Amino acid sequence: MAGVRQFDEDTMLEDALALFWSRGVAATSMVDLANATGVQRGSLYNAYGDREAIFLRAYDRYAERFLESARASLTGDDAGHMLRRLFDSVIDSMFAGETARGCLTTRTAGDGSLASQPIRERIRHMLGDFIAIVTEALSRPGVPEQLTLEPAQAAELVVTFTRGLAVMERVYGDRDALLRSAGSLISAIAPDAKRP
Amino acid sequence: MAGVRQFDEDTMLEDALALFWSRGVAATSMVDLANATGVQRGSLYNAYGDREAIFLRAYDRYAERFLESARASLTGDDAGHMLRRLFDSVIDSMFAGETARGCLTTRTAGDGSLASQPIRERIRHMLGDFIAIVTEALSRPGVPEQLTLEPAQAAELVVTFTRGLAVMERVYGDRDALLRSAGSLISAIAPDAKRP
DNA sequence: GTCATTTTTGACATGAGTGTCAATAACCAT
DNA sequence: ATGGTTATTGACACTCATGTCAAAAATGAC
Repeated sequence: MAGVRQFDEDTMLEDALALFWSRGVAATSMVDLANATGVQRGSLYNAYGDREAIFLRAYDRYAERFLESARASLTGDDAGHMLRRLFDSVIDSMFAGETARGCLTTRTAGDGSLASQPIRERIRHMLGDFIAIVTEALSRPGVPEQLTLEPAQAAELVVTFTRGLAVMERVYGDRDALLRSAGSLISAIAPDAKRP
Repeated sequence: MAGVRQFDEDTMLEDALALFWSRGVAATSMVDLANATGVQRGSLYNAYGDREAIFLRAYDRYAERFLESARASLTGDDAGHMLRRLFDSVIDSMFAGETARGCLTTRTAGDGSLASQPIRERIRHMLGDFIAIVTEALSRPGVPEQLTLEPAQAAELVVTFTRGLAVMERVYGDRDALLRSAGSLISAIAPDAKRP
């Protein structure tokens, strides 16, 4: 095994993720990636084949963190608290970067990138996991009684709604408005939740 | 006024709208537009200046129809019926074409096209109108009592949720799933609505 | 130390899209 | 019908991005 990779794959993927996230997949070229990561275009082609392969690896990191942070916010057995923490975390993630970056999943879905089967698969997989995580949390003993919907339906509603929030973030970029909307949804599905 | 336009602006914009809607703005080039409309590229540049100008005109038609159809579905004073008809109409619109085209507003928002100020303006305007229309309907005498939220909050929730549905359409293309999700939202905000 | 292997690098060929322009054609008003 | 105005058309120049390749450089294995 000679001729060793000169760049650190980890930092390169981290830079790539940051770029994809802030610019959108479709608008990010190999030249952009080369500039942002400091790795030559040719090296990227040699190592990964094409842009999509790089994106998929970057997206895997994104999805893993996103889901992990969702899981982390869904502790306990108080529906209102769980949902509030979940939405806070999702909305925080949209505004975390230097420039508001929104939700990478939603951006990619609206991007035209779904034309690629592998990308579509990843996104479906990630959303499926997301729904499963929320469903599990809302199914815990004592929680369904706090809800106006069955846990599975509520979870699908919540996840679909987060997609809507992501779109609204793109259009208005107004964090407080998103928090208010999320609050409305929480009141509607967990009516006894204490207001924040 | 001599040298008269050889193409019919109305049919040309109609064709352009169909193309933008089915392919997405960002993925539609002037060459595509020329092919789809039968109008030469040069003529389009001469008549409109650039692609964005054509899009804005096509989008105006789209928005007008979308809002008109929303208005039409929000008659009466039964919250459940109104919302069900509204969501049916929104979802129908996504699946109306030969190929499912989703929601042009949401696609454009996820497209990178928001970088253009005029496009962003139009989309904000259209969503603002949409929220206003729903708010008016939910504020009619007798309706607020049927809701678990204030009319304005419910309207914002509904509109944000339609954006989420549009994203889910892109990802899964499953019409029935969208209808089910919409049903869940309706039960959560208008609990006494009869099930369909 | 030499070899074999792999990466790096810069260059090249290609294709797609944009925007402009001059020449040509069409047409209305007078 | 003639002139002035506007639209059409095809060509051109330019930019940007992709993907490939051969030469050069680097390094672990022997």
